Amino acid sequence: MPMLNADIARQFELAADLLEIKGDNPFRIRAYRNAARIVEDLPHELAGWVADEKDLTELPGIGKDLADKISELVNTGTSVAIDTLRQSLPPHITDLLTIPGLGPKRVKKLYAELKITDLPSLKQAAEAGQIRELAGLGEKTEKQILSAIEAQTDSSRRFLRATVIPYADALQTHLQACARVHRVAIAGSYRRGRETIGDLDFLVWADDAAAVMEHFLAYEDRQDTLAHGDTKSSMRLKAGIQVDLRVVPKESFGAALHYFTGSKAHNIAMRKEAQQRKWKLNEYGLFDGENAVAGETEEAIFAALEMEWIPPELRENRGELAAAAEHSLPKLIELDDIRGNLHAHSRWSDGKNTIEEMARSAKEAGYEYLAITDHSQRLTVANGLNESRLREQLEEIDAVNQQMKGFRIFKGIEVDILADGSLDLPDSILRELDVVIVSVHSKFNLSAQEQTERIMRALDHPCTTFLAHPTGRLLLARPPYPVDVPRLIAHACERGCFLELNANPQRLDLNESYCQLAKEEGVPIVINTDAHSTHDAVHMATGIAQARRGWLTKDHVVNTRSLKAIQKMLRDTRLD
DNA sequence: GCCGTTTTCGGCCCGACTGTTTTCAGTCG
Repeated sequence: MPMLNADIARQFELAADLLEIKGDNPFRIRAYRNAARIVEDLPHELAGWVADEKDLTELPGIGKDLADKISELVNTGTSVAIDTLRQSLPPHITDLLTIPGLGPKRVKKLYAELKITDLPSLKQAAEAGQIRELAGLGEKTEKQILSAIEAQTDSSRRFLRATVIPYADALQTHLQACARVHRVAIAGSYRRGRETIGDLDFLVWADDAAAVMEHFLAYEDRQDTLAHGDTKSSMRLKAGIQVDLRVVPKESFGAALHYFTGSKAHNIAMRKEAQQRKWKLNEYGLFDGENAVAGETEEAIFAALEMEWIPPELRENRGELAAAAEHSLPKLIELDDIRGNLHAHSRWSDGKNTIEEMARSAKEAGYEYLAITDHSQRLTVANGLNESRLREQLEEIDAVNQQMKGFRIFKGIEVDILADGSLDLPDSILRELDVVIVSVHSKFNLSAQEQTERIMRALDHPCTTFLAHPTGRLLLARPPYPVDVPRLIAHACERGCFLELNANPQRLDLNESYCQLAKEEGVPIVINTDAHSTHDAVHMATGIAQARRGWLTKDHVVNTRSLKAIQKMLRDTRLD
């Protein structure tokens, strides 16, 4: 099993946790955590870089030491230094850090004084009332630890962005109903458009913070209160989602919005920018000594630092500060740029609506075209189409097209890629279609090389238009199958076909790093809902958020084109 | 452990809340 970036990142996180418990230099610990994040985000596998003897220290945050550790991990599967560190402490001690309220100092104390080495021994000690006896800890902390252990699966939970949206909307309405509230914003990873959300961060501009807190905590869907201070409160909703609220005065609203939108890495980089000017940036504003330079709006803060306003989706410290300083940020794609959808299902396979219903719904949404792309015969569980049923379907599409003015239904198929990379329908019928989507729905357990070559063969088929959901992942449920996506991107570029960004909230496949790589390599992306009913049209917004995080502009996205332009693009993907 | 228009040393983001130790450390974001 090769060492993946995710494995390297996990090793660095582990090293950081262990060093923290040992009380090591906090900046050294931060360097490990920073490196873990950098490595995790890379679109290229570092194992390949090591094999090619590329200079790893060119990566930001990776110096000689960490570069050597990466090479060692890739070449030997292990790092002597990290292993030594691991052996100096009990094997499961870092599990204790997952308990809210337990940080490195307390874990160290629990281990030193009570020989607590893992979650079971922590639970035992808490139940025996031993923890309250320690200096600096008390009865309340002990109870908090016990309830956290019991709720552990819940507290570490993340939610799909799409799952959280209705809860966020409802709570926003609740806050706006408070007479003391002047303005409400949702910040955090939600505003950055991340695919999953850990908690919701609400920000309110109001003069009477206490009244707003009271109103906030009186919310009917509140399960329990986690914190309640002068300007900050925190609760858990019955749905399990944690919500934090911060109340700030008008003059700090922009600074607070920026601060609580994050990400952490972006904030640190921004504060450094401020520091270089001998200024200070915090959630109250941008300050020159005692004097506020900016704070009421985000725009003013960026402007004071001689930067363009950075869209929240880009705030991950992946080059956006430099681009903003050069005024070269991309003009990110917007939902209104989308003019059609090239991946949708009907009742002919596993969809819920007829072709006409799907088409009328798309037209009402302002689209100019829709591709009906039902499953192919191999996918029997989805009632996949064989050649003769597909021919019948094409007649129905012709009929509906004749009735609909100013709208075009494209004839398509989502054809299964078979084990050997060939397609699940004969060429004779594929040649009659406008859109041929190739998809993996089986054989997820091939090696990365086998899977990659299988898919590349499917891309080589002369009728292929694009590859759907390229990695097959289901967020929070199923990891991607092993596949070399950069190689697929390079191959799609050579072949002249597209890759899909599947907008289904559980897929969002391609991820943002691969979107960015596809953009750099010049491979067009098509953002599709993969709708199985008319209700799924809303998913386009989730896909757009992901595309924006991948730095995509209107030009990189196929289905921002007019009907006429896209017809040419579809023809150009054909090799026959 | 990283980094450099303060460049090979000496910095490294900053503030709120909680519980408990009555003046603050630890945790969190």
